[in-house]
Amino acid sequence: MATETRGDMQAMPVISAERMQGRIDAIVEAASATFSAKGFEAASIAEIARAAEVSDGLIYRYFSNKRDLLLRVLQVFYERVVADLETESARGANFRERLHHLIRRHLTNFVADRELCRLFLSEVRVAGDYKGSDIQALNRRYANVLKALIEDGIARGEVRPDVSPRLVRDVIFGAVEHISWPYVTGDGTLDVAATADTVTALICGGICLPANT
Amino acid sequence: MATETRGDMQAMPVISAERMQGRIDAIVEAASATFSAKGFEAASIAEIARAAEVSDGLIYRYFSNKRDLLLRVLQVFYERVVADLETESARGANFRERLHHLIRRHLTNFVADRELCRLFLSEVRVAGDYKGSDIQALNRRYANVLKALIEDGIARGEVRPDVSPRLVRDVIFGAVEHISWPYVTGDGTLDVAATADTVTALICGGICLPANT
Amino acid sequence: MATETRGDMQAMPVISAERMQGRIDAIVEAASATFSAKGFEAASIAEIARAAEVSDGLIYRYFSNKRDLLLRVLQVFYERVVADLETESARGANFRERLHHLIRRHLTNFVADRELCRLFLSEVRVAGDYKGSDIQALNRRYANVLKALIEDGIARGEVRPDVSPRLVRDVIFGAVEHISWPYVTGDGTLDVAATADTVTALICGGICLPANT
Amino acid sequence: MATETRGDMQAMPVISAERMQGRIDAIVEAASATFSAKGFEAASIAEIARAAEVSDGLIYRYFSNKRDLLLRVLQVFYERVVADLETESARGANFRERLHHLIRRHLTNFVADRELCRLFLSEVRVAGDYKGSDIQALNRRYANVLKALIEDGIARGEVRPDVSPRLVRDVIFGAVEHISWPYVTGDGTLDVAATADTVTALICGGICLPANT
DNA sequence: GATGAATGAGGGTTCATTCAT
DNA sequence: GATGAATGAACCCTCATTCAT
Repeated sequence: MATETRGDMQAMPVISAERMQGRIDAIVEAASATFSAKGFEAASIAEIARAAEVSDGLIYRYFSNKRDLLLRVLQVFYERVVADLETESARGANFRERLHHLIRRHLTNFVADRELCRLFLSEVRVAGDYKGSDIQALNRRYANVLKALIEDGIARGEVRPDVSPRLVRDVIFGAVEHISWPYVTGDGTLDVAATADTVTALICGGICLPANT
Repeated sequence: MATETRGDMQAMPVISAERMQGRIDAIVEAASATFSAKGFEAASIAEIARAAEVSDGLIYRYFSNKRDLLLRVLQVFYERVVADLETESARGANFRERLHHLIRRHLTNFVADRELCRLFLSEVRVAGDYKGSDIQALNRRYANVLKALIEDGIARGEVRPDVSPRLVRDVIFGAVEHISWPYVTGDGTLDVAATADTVTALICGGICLPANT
Repeated sequence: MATETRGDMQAMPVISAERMQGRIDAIVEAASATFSAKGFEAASIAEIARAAEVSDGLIYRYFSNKRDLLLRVLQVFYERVVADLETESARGANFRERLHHLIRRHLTNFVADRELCRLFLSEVRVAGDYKGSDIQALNRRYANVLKALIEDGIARGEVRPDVSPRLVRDVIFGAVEHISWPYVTGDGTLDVAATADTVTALICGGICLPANT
Repeated sequence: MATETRGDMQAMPVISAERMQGRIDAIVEAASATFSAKGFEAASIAEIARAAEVSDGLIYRYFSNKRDLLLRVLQVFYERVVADLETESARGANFRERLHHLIRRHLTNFVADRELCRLFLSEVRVAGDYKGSDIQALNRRYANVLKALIEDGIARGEVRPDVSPRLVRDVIFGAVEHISWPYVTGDGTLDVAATADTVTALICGGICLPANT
């Protein structure tokens, strides 16, 4: 609407490239907000288009269908989160510290983007088209950071050699999701620090007293 | 409009209670099968009515809407499963055995009714109307069995007194769900015995070698 | 709209059967008029529903889709026309009279239902779903009346034994369609009697003078 | 909006006439192929533009709309065919030979360009915008070749003076179309020589044995 | 002259729910 | 009590056409 002419910059032949990206971003952002607020089914393309100040049809130039738009929204989110985790994963003096750091980071993601997390958990991971999707690939990359950490812990002699990294990964992610779910859903709060501490402790040391191990 | 009184109005035996219950059961069963097979959205009332050999309209005499029908389907399922768990929970000589037994039982439920589990996880627990529903109450009862077990473990001196029963509950349920999800979704198999063993071991003893605990 | 209660008749269990047929007829009639007036593409289901004083959705209870509705409109028409032709085909003292009668009848159909004829010629026979349709079967039955007439003419020694009935059938129907098309399209008039005479004469005697045959 | 005058405006060689014609030809050719392959509705401007290696917008510089493009495609085709027929029409020693030649030629056109013939018969001649179009004028020219032949036959005393050239024209074209339609639609084959023989014989001599003429 | 991004109207179809019979 | 015919709102997606660049 506001037809503001950019007078700066040399006249690149691709003025539209920026504009185009701007449109795409606007659509993704609008979709992100709308899907988050109303869920996938309840959100309409028309609504998203209006929010992005774009025509309905334009959405279909950049996204092949409504579902694809949802997936792309989450892909953008997931890419950011995965990159973060992969960068940060090596921090900590020993296994336990690194594990603690990773769990904390994971919890932080839930707090920072709870709407998108809910969207992912309730509309995508649960759906039939998740298997084989790009999102699943990202999810696997995300999970592999933890798996690698555990393997490294085993190699360093800090983790029992008989534990299955895959199992531990499932336990941790499952646990964190379960713990965070009420918060993600809009109920209560999530104490990241305390949760990270207790989960780390449980994973590392178990719950039984020595005699019962 | 036609204010003609039908003379053929017999004493109205009013359908027998059993027959009525039979209809309800048939509807719930048909809905269970249809929702399981096609998911909530894709299943239509007409389809369920046909499967139950009942008219579309009759469903609305017993269930207030399609969503309510789904909830009731899962309620019936959950009631059975909760009763089982509550009955079985006390078995085992000590905490660890009882925990193992409970985890195993939990996993068995996923294997025995994976379609209904998927339905619950992907269509109900994730939805907005879950909070405050009867299903959630059942879920809580189910979860409390585990919480009680842990509290008992603490009381008996088998479990560290500082662990949060709520946390452990979340970790275990989250873990089992995460581990079972691929199977529930139709991929691969689930080795109940082995999974119960490893999860129990992890929860009880943690993953770190003594020096790193 | 007018909720008129039929007080007459014994309370048949199927009062709705008439009503239902009435609805179907109304839809077919409305569709017939709308398709004729605007063509298949340009006619909308909403428009037809309005004309039939019926909801959009009801059309889909009786017809599986818009195309099916068009086909059924023409089927009803064609069934009537075929029945007529089959009944009437035997009239006439000899082959030539019978042929003349049939051609005349055929032309009469174009005059009596030119809108439906145009619909058939321009929207159905020309389309990809015509082959193998019920309409095509009716068309064949219609055409076979003529073919049978010619075969009979051959058997009676009135028609040259070497002519292909199929060819003659194509020539006659093709000719009549071509001749009638401008009229069907809304241009000019069609002199049934004169056309029947000249076409019959041409088919029977050819156009060349004896020396050039 | 940006009222900045571009200084790089060279003398504008204005695209050369040949290049322009090349573009037009490419578009017509691409449209011809696409319309033939998928029909008018199913073919999209974008698709045609891609096939012609031209932008969508450019098509609208040379053709006022999609329909116009279709008409021009068929016009190009028809012009070629008409020219052929007009050139060839005089061949043959007598009326019958010339008629035979013309019918054969007409049939040959169906065989040589059946896709375009189908396009013409199913998408153009049948449509509302046919009347008064350039295509119709070409069609008339095409038809007049036959009409003229018949008039000449009458003048030479080879054709009965009482036959209507217009009628004969309709009969022949209608017949050939009807006979060719299955082939044009993709079913079966068309034996040009045999068909030309039998149609010519029928038109010249009729089908009845002498006594019944 | 050429591009292709942007528009936006348009319509077939589904299906939960109701209510006259 | 039971039926199932009827409703009608709601929405994704396509694509001819335009016009700023």
